[in-house]
Amino acid sequence: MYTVKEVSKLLGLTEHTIRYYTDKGLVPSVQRDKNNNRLFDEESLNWLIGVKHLKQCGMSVEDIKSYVDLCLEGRSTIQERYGIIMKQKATALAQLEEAKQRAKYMEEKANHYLDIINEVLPDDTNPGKWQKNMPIAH
Amino acid sequence: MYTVKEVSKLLGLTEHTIRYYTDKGLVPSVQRDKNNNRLFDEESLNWLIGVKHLKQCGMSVEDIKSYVDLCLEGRSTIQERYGIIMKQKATALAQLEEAKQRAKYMEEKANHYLDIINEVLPDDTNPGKWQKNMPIAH
DNA sequence: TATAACCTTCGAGTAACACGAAGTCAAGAG
DNA sequence: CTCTTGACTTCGTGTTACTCGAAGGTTATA
Repeated sequence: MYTVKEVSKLLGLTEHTIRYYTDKGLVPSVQRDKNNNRLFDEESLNWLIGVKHLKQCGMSVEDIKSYVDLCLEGRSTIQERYGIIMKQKATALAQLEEAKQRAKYMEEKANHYLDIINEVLPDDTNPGKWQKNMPIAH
Repeated sequence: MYTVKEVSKLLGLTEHTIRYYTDKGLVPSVQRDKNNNRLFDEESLNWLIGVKHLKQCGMSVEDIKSYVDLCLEGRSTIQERYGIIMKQKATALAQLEEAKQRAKYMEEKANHYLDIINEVLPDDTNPGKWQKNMPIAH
């Protein structure tokens, strides 16, 4: 059983965010101890991991709540839930492509700065100084 | 030269966001036509692409503004700018790893749903029905 | 017994848009 | 020549998802 603080360290979410999610009903299986403190078992932890992934896919808290409610309704909602997951899976794959591009861009940018620092190129990263026929640095 | 609408389509940002960024000074090279409409040339477009990437790395609008101001100051700030870019590059690489994990998770989740729909497994994605000794589905 | 180290709820504040109203301007239709 | 369409403008409010801090309860250690 994990406290909010422990879950925070395990998942890399702030304690505030974890309380916010549980209060919104995104982790229906979370329990309380005799002092009213939130207690997460393995199941709650796994649910929260799922919530975290769905959130990072771009789903709103409200939409995740709807999904969780569908889960609580049982088998009859499986097709609908599958549709939601398929959509978020597509989003995740698109995000992966974007992340690759972003990493590549930042790497090139860093190398470009190195070139400037080594005086191989003039400082054309300054937008105010850019002139026609100069290579574009951004 | 591109209008706000064209830039919106090119970069996948909303027109609102583009105006917001230019108003905040994140694209210093953007011009206006005789009717006061924002006009983007190649340079402005490239700057906005850079801003978009920095934003997606998790930088705040305020911090990006500081970075842009450093750029406008010229060569003397190169080392500082290089430091910022190196940090964001590290972030981008970490994000790439997370995106991979997320895509993998969503793929497994989708396959799991397929198994349930094909009645290979019971519906143990329902947190309210989870029991000890049952396999964890999330 | 007090001091710290946890946890709680609650309410206000913030970042980054998102949206809509109200107005300007240029081009094409009748 | 007026009218409508459509894209742009500014400005001000609304929304989401936190984020922070205050005020207070409980338990372990000194």
